[in-house]
Amino acid sequence: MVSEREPITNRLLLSLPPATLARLTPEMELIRTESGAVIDHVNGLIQHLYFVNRGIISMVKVMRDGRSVEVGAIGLEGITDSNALFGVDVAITETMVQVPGSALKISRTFLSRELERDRDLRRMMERYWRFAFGQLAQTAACNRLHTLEERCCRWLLTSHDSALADSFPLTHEFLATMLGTTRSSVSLTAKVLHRAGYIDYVRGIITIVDRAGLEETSCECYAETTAEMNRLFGPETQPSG
Amino acid sequence: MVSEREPITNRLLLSLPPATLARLTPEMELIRTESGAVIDHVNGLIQHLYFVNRGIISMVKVMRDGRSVEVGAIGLEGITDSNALFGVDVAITETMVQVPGSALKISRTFLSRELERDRDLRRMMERYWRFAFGQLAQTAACNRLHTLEERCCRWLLTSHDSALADSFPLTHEFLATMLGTTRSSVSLTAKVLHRAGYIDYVRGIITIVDRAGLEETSCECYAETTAEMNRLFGPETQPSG
DNA sequence: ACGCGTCTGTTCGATGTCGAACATAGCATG
DNA sequence: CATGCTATGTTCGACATCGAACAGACGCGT
Repeated sequence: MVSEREPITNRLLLSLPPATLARLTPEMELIRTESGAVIDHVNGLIQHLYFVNRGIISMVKVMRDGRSVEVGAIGLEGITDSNALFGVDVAITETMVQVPGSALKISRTFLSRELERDRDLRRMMERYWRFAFGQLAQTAACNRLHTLEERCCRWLLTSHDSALADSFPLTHEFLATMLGTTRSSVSLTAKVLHRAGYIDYVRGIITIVDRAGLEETSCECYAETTAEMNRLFGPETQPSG
Repeated sequence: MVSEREPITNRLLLSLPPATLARLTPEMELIRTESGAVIDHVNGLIQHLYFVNRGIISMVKVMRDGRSVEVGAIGLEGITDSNALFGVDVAITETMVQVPGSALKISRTFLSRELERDRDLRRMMERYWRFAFGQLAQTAACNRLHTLEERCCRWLLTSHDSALADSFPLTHEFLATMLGTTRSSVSLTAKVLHRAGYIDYVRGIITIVDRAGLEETSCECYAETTAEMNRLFGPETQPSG
């Protein structure tokens, strides 16, 4: 049951035929996603999946020594733990809120059953799986080949797209976790971007000042991912474009 | 049509019910995979998929500046460009032979059609998609957080598993492409591993001398990936174990 | 207002990796 | 068996990132 009122903006849901969407709607619950909240733990059982409706939810890989990196960002075009629909319900990554917002919660087993018998729903999920694959591959290469500055810009741009405002809460510490680096390295890079006039920041609040500057400094991965997204889900909804 | 005789060792095919396998067999052609050969190009159309029967085929991401990294390795448990079954037939990565061997070639459209109507076949593919997702995520994190030495050991172990011999052809240059680094860095690392007594190498031929040593020096990713593989495909066939 | 704990931002020496140049071995060709 | 070509392996200075310690700002309870 959708307990609060909020228009559906998730692109996967919007792409469904009315009949299919109507069958899912009564089974979904709208929830708020709070900044930094962990939605699912590695190796935990996945009971529910979440269509992102506002904000961003991240897939974060945590290594044995405790260090971590983001390996994928799920925005309005996606759903959490989509691979839990492949017959195994154990989570591969931590799933945590990167940019707060809202999401539509749905039972994994229900969605799984619907998927088995609804071809349109399957088409929709396949399109997203394809996107997720591509994004993972891009990030795997990006993490190896691109500098911290480039990746930092990429990350800020992606967040900005979903934040719906030029200022949003973001600590260096959190960015370090996402970029798989240390707080001190993030601070160094942030200073460079600040001096270049691209961003401002004070005590956990960052402000995007010059988006074009970030785009120039970012690696190609931001443009690649955006292009692929538009190719698969249509060029609508570029929130801050 | 299978033109040569060679027993099927691909784990995906072996896991199929006899009836399903019998339907696929006449549509598959056994081919040799030559070292370094490019099977599919980025952005190229995927006409055929290849079940790996011997050796390893790599997914390599090439960036705009020409640098590259491996983002996934496909062994006996897998099939190339599996995401091309998600409705889009454009390749996300370069697909190239890492360890020479053989593969069973099958038409993408044929496999796609079979998938739509054969539940067992779909189960099989889903299991592999799940594995591929996990491996991509692991590699994305590994590329960021682990040292060249650790990743080099991981890579050598994976190759060794599929090479079916302690010596196999491998140049520093090729390793650099795979690990997303420079030839000089690979040479440095190789020297360290050689002095530790783990490997020998001369003019493009590498020999694994002390596997246990490599396992100790490798990052956790080798063990993680192996464990996940055994969990999903059974602990059989550890070729060099 | 004070002290305390926590969160945030900065500095600096140590180090892994880069990248360009150099050095060497094998191979084909006449 | 000279010659040049290509593939392979090594060296070294430059530089981005690490990591540990230091410095500063805010919130909260009393």
